Amino acid sequence: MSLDDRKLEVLRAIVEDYVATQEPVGSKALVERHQLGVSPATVRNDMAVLEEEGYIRQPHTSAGRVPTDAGYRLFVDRLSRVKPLSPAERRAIERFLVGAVDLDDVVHRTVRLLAQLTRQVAVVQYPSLARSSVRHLELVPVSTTRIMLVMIADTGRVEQRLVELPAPVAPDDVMEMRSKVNEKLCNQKLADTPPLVQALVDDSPPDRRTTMACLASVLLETLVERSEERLALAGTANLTRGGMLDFQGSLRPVLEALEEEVILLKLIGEVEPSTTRVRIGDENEIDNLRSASVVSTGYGPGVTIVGGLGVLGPTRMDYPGTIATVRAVARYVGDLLAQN
Amino acid sequence: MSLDDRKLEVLRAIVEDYVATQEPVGSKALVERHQLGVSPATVRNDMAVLEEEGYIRQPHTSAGRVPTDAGYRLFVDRLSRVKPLSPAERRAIERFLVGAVDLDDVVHRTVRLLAQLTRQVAVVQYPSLARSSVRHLELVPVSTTRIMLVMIADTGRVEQRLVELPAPVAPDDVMEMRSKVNEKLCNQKLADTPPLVQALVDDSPPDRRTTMACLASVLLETLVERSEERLALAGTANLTRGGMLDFQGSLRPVLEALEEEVILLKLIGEVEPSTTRVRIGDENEIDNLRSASVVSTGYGPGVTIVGGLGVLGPTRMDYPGTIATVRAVARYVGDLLAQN
DNA sequence: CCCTGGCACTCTGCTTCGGCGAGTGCCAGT
DNA sequence: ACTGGCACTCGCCGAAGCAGAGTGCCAGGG
Repeated sequence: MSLDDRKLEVLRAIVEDYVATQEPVGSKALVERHQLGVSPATVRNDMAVLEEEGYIRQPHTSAGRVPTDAGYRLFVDRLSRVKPLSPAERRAIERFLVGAVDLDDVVHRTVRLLAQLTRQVAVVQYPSLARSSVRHLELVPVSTTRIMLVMIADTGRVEQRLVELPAPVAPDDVMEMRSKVNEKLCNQKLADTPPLVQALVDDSPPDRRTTMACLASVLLETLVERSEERLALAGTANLTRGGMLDFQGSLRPVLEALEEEVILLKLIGEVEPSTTRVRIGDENEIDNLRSASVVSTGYGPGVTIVGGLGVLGPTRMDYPGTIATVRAVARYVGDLLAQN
Repeated sequence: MSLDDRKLEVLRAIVEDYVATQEPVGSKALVERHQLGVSPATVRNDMAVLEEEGYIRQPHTSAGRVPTDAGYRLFVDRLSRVKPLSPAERRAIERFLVGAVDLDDVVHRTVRLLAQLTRQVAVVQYPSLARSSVRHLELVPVSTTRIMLVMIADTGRVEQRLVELPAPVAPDDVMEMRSKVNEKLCNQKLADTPPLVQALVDDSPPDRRTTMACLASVLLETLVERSEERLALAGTANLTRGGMLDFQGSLRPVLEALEEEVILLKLIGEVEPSTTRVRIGDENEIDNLRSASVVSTGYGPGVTIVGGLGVLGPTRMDYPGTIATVRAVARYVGDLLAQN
C-alpha cells in the first residue's frame, strides 16, 4: 500500500514538530500547529497507517508519536525541502574562514565553525594523502645513522618520520639521495608511488642499496599506509544538549566511538563525489552509534575530493538545516583550498 | 585547634571509602571497614570537629559525610602514602610505548596510555617549542611568490607555515636564504631567536630586504607566538563513569573546557621542575572545572622539562594512584625522548 | 579527661496509591 | 472519505507512609 500525499504531509509535520520540541506529538497538537485541513480523527487514522508501515511509533501506549529511523529516512529522502542558509550563516562562514594561515589552521577553523553552526559534533578529515601528490621531499640528517624524512603534499599537508639507518651515512650522500628521491617522486600522485619507490631501490648502486631500502620502507609507510590518519574533532559538548534525552540516556558509547579515529574515518571518509551522505541511527554499522545520525560529504578544490567532513548528532536532528550547512561549509573549504 | 592523629586517620578513612564506594560514609561503616580501635560514637565526635574545620560535610542532614575540597587537599598533602605501581602497570607502560615511530606517535600513545591507566581524561602537551632548539629549517618553493617554511626542532616537533612573498623570488635565492637562515638559527634555543631573526633582516642586501622581512615575520610567528599550541587529548568517555554523579549532574561545562586548548595548556603547561601539581575542585581558576581535579607534571629528557602532561577527573578520584601513574608515565616519556 | 553505649530525632529514598490528562482506537453518522 | 463522539489505556505527578541510615547529645565508666 502506498502512502498518499496527506499521510506524507502528516509524517513531515510529525518529524518537524518532534525535532523542534523533543516531545512526542499527538494528533490534536498537529492539526493546531500545521494547516492541514482535516480533523484530528483523520490524522489519527493516517498515523495508525504510518505506524503500521514502521515510520513512526509510540514510546508508550497513548502518548504521541515519534518518528522511527525509517521515518527520518523517508523524510530526508522525499519530504525535506532544501533550507537555504541564512545570510547570517553565510557571513559567519566567511568571517570564520578568512585569515586561515596554513592547513592546520584551516582544518581547525572549519571544524569549530561546523560545530558552532550545526550545534552538533563536527569532524573534518585532513586532505587525504592518497588523493594528493608529492610536492617536495626533504631529508634532514639528524645524526650519522638517523635522518628525518619530511614530505610536503600539494594540499599543504606535511608528514614527517624518523628513519633509522643500518649504517652511518655521509651528509653528501644524504643530499644525493634527497635529489634522487625528489626527482622520481615529485608531482606524483601518492597512490602511484609504490612502484616508483621500488624502482628507486633497484636503481641505486649496490653500496647504497641497503640504506635506500631502509629509507624506502619508511617512505612507503608514510606515503601509503599511514596516509588517512589525521582528522579534527570539535563540539563534543553539544552532545549534552537535550539533557541526556537523546542517545538513550548515556553518551558513553558515543564518546567512545568518537575517540576511535578509525571509526570516524569510516564515517566521514567514504564519500562519493558531490553527494551528501546521511546515515540515520541503525544505518550506522557501528553499534555505539545506533542512536546517532551522521551527515557527511566530501570537499576539495573544484570537483575532485580530497577529504571528508561532517557532523554527528542525535537521530532527532534538523536534517534539512544540517545538510545545508555541511554542504555550504564543504564548498567554502574547497574554494579556500583551490586558491592555494 | 589542631587535629590530632586519630582525626586525621578518620579523614583518611573517609576519603578512601568515599573514593572507593562513591557513597557518603557514616561512622558505623567506618569502624567496620578500618581498624581504628574506637567506637562509632567517638568517630562521630571526630567527624563533627572535621566538619567544623571544613574538611568534610554532609550532603543532607543525616546521611554520611563526604570530603570537601579542603579535605582532599589535606589528604593529598599529608595523608596519602605513595602507592607503588603494580608490575602489571609497569609492563603496560613499557609495552605501550615501545615501537613509537615518531613524535606524533609517542604523544598519541602516551595520552591513550594515560587515559587507560588512570581511567580519566588524559592530556599531553607536545614538547614546547619555547624550551627546545632549532635543528633544521627548510624552505621549499611552492610557487614563485610562495614558499613553505618547515622547522624541525630537536624534540622532534615539526612545524610548517606558508609564506606569502610580496614579489617573485628565484629558486636560487630561496636556496641562499635557506642556508643563511640555517646558519644563523640552527641549534639555537627558540626563545633566543627573535634578535637573531631581526639581525638576519638587517644584514640582508637591500634588494632582498623586503622578502626577508616577510619571511622573518612568519618565522617569528612560528618560532615564538604559536609555539605552545599543540596537545593531545584522550579518554573523554571516562567522564561518564560514575553515571553523571560526579560533576554535579552535567558534564557539559567540563566538555566545553576540554575543547579550549588554551585552558588545557594553562592546566598542564605551567609546571615547575620535578613537581607533581594537584589542583582540586575550587582551586581551579576555570569556573567550568570547579567540580574537577587535575593532576599534572612536567616531562622531558633528563631533568629539563619540555612539556606537561596530566589527567583530569572528578574531585572524587584516587589521588595516590593517579599521582603515581602520572609521574611514572612522565618519567618513561622523558626517557624515551632522551634516547632520541 | 576521653571514650562508650544508648536513645531520640531527622532526614532521604522508595513504594504505593489515586487522580488527572493526554492521546488513542473505534464506531456511527454525514 | 471525513468527522465528532465516546470509552479506554497509560504514564506522570503529588501525597502519604515506611524503613533505614546516620546523627547529636547525654550520662556513665575507665
